[in-house]
Amino acid sequence: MATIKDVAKRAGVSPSTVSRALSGKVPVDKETRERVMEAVRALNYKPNILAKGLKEGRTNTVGLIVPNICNPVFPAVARGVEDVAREHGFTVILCNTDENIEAEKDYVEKLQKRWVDGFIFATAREESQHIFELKEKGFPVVLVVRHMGQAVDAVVIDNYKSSFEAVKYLINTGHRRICIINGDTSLTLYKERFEGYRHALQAAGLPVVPELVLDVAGRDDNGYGAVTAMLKKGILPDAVFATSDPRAIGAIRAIKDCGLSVPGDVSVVGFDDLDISAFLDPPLTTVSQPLYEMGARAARRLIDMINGEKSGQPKVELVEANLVIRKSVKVREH
Amino acid sequence: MATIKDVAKRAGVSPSTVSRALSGKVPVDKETRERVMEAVRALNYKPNILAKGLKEGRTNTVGLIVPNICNPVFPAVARGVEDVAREHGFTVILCNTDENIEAEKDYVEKLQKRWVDGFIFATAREESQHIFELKEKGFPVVLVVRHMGQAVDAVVIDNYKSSFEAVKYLINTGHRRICIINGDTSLTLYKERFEGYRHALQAAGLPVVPELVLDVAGRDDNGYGAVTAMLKKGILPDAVFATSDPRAIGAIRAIKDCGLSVPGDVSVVGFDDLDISAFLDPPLTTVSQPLYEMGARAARRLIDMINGEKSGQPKVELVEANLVIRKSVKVREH
DNA sequence: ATATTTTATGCAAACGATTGTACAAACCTT
DNA sequence: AAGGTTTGTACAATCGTTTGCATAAAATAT
Repeated sequence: MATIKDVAKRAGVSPSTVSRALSGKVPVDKETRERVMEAVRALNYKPNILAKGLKEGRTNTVGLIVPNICNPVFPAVARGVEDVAREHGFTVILCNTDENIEAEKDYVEKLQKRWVDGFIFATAREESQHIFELKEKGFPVVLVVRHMGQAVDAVVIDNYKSSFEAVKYLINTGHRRICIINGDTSLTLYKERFEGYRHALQAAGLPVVPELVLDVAGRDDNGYGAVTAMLKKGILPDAVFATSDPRAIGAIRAIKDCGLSVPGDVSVVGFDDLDISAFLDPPLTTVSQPLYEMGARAARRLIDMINGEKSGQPKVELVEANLVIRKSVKVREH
Repeated sequence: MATIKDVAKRAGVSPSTVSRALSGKVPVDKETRERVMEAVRALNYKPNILAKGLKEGRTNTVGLIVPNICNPVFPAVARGVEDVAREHGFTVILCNTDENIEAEKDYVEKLQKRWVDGFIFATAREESQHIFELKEKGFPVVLVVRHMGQAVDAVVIDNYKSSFEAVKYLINTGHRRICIINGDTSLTLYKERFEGYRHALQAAGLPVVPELVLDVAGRDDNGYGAVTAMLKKGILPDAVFATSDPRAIGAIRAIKDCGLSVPGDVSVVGFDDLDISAFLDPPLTTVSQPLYEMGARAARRLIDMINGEKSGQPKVELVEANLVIRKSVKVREH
């Protein structure tokens, strides 16, 4: 691999001249510059980013930490992050923690010192102390999808409101026994979605029935088992509000396997609007999160921070989520 | 951020002693080592990987290049790569090209010089000249999922055979008019899957009917449009062999939207076995690729190469894929 | 023509680690 | 007790860049 010295020798100048000719920050004689460029081409020279980063204290690289790469939500966000980063000349390192906080700390530690200029976390939890510390240390950090209070910059949807609207829609279409399949309640996001559910019921004068509240914790558990168990016990909801599309898929499968129809016997509403959700049977009515857009915004925020934009107060940015109505909900008369 | 000098000062030794105490390759007085460790802890010292890489000419980082992060095949592979890499102390940088060869070259260029110690490509095409050049240059390179001839190491399934078996299964279950939804035929993988289809038909004395051969090229096109168009023209197959699960999902939706049933009127076989495929309606009969395993193997191969294992001839490794039979195929009598 | 400013370039130090060489102190040997 | 080992440490060079400072050459001003 050619180094700056090789280029210098070939062009008959010093390394510093080559450096300046390439950076363009300092005037260099036109003819000299051409000789340098010619040598660069001839030797296929590529500046060593390591050395450059070492000197400049900056690598134009950001880390994106996701909890589960196999959940399509995160690839969609990642695409948004990547596109914006590329536009600004940044490279993104995608790290998958599999919800394992130790793995996460490990990644952060590795990437921390000079490797990356900032982080985007899609893994935040209330107790993510290390993220908080990173921020305290002055490291640019932005959260996406999941957030932690108001202390750290974030780009998220209004989970409470979206959930409230979705359940309200079920109520307005005549549903009375609405089951919720909730995710890991130690995540703010699921707490909020549950609150939305609870308040929507409450606002309609409907009770929260414990046997219709299903908690699904495991990383790749889509709730198929929980719904099946409920149905086998003879507990029959008229609708299921799934707090993610994979869980909606699990629920639909479970309902059908019990010989019931969707939405004939039980309506289902999901949350995410994955690429495939429109192609399910029935096409899924679901809360659409603008995942790409969220990733893109998070990236823009992070890059601004890295470029030293005076951030002032951290700000959690709410983006709009909409209920997209397809065919998994049936209007019921009473 | 604390540097090795700060640690040295605090421990009252020289930087070199700190380095040696940490690496453990050279004996250091026990008491000195303890003082060093104590200082390391106190200052929360983390060696600067940039500087280390600069010196050692190695970063313990590998690049994983995927064509479309939103296709669940690649996250599954990525997980395998990541787990093995972590085990060996490597970090993986995941880059998504969105099938854009320019973006890919860009990534490679950026990561090339000293950034990464090797590459895993899931993007290979016959004409991927840059991958070939990288290999020629002595850069460790392994391909996965997609390969290019015998010239570069790869971990793939036997696409021809798997496809042949899947179509043979359809024939054995009484299907005669088998439609294929094929992917981008400039990819070896899809050429092979098509050949498997063709030969299976041929072996059974069945003709290849052009109107039953659907090509779907676009990145996020799941074939819904193509199948709908075919059906609307009154062309009715008794089975669809989709060369990927997303395409199977598109096909099922299209068939149902035309008022037909799966598998009642038309059977469907997919290819991939994604996490959700078992939960579709009907649960999808599909060729199961051991994606995680493929990623893991590719990573192991790459790391061996990086560690200077004499590789000799490049080897393309075939892993087993099996048809998993669920409920999207109906046995037909004639 | 000489003095002054401008422009272009080279030299050398720095970034933060690793490592070969050298040397001092402590231990053995006889 | 003197010579030979062993052991532990420090010094300095090195990796490939960038950049402040110095300087030579060219351009401008007087």
